[in-house]
Amino acid sequence: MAEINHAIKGTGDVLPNDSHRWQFLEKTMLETARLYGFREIRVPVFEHTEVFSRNVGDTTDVVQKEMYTFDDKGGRSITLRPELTAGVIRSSIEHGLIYDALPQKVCYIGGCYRYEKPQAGRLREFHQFGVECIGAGNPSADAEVIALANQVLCDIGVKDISLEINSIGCPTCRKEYQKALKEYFNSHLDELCDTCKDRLERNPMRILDCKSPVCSEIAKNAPVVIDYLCDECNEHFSSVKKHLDSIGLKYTINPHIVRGLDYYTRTVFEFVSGSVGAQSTVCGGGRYDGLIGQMGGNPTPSLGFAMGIERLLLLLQNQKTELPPDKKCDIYIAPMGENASIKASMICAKLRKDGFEAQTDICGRGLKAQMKYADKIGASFSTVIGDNELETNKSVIKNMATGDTLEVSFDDISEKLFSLINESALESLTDSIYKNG
RNA sequence: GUGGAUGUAGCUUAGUUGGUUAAAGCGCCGGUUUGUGGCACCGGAGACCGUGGGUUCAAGUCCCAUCUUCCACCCCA
Repeated sequence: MAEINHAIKGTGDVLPNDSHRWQFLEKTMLETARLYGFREIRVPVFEHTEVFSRNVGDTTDVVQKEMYTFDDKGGRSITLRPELTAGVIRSSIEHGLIYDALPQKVCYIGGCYRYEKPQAGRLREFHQFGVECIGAGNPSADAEVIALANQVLCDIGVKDISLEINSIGCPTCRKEYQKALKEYFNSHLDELCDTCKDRLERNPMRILDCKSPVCSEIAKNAPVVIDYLCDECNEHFSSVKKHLDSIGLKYTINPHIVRGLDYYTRTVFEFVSGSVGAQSTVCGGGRYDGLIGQMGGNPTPSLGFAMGIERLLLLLQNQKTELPPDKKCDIYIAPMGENASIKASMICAKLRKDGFEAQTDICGRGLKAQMKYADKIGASFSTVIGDNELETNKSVIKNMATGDTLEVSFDDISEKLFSLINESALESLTDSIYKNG
């Protein structure tokens, strides 16, 4: 396949037969978020590189190896957003949202870009839905955001996911903890795998979720963050749990959930599933009370989450969850001859104005071929226009599923089609009720 | 970045120890009285066999490189 006919590695197309699945997810996400008061924010796909690099810090691979960074024609260093939080916060500071009535509740859907090696549930261009709740430091905010994530996942039909939460404390208690953690792993240095020996300096908390059996055995007895929380953080965490309990949201405490970045504080959470291969996290979120101050805004407690749309679609597919089917063509109009074709265009125009999906021949095909086409596109109804119809101003509408026909005048075709569609919808509804008892 | 698997019409695949014009099913287009789709039958279009080298009289088939896709590791904001 020539390069020009091939999408870039790690990117994909959403084809016409699939786009309704995306639309269903997006619509559900935005509507559910709205129930909690979150309104959509749209921010650029690229930002000054510093928007991302300053927050991440340049210690990890992340900045050097995994960002799409380039110089634009004006010599500015530009980066395609690897996630949306940084851009949303930049925008919130720039436009003074953080100095307006708090909390500011915003949500977003958009493409993100990471230069990674693709595998199951991991692409170079992928899409995230997420929310940021800016200016709410109370534990009830944590519970509300987690509840929203849970409801979104339920509303789109995801099954068998579990919520895991943890608290990673504030910078002060985390310092104590990391010290204890390093000491512990240092005492087992010889037993650790090579990558974990590396991690000990760079990112000791990551040893906790190493997949090597030896390391995870050692990690079992490692010090736990929660034991090192200061009084305030401890209180915050128990209040979050209380709130979750009160709304009946089940969770498990997973002391191994960690975040690499310094601005994260207190609550972190993930929704995980076993149905997407090695990339089991379907939604990740947490509190980042340090971020806005770090970016130059007035320090403002905030939290949010993000979920990967491709990963969710993969999960739904693996779970064989049926999403609402795509809407089909309402009526196909098959003209025979030039005059009929003009009449068909006029009727289509009228029907479309009245809100119906109406299609007619634009390939100059014969009647038989047109009927086949109407069948292929799943048209609910069809009608033929020839010389007779032009003369009488009437035609026969055919129900493609049942074969039933009904003669209608072109003058009130919209009204007739409307009642025909409702009738057949009602029939299939009673059918399915009958079938399902 | 590391490792394993992979690549033949739009899709799913067949193709013998290297041997002539690379095959099938599905899909697509058309036809089987120019007034009716699904079924059946007939016909047609569509592949530089991922790409570039090499071995050979001869490569879809063997060798090397490279890329893609898939899966796992690293990483995961």
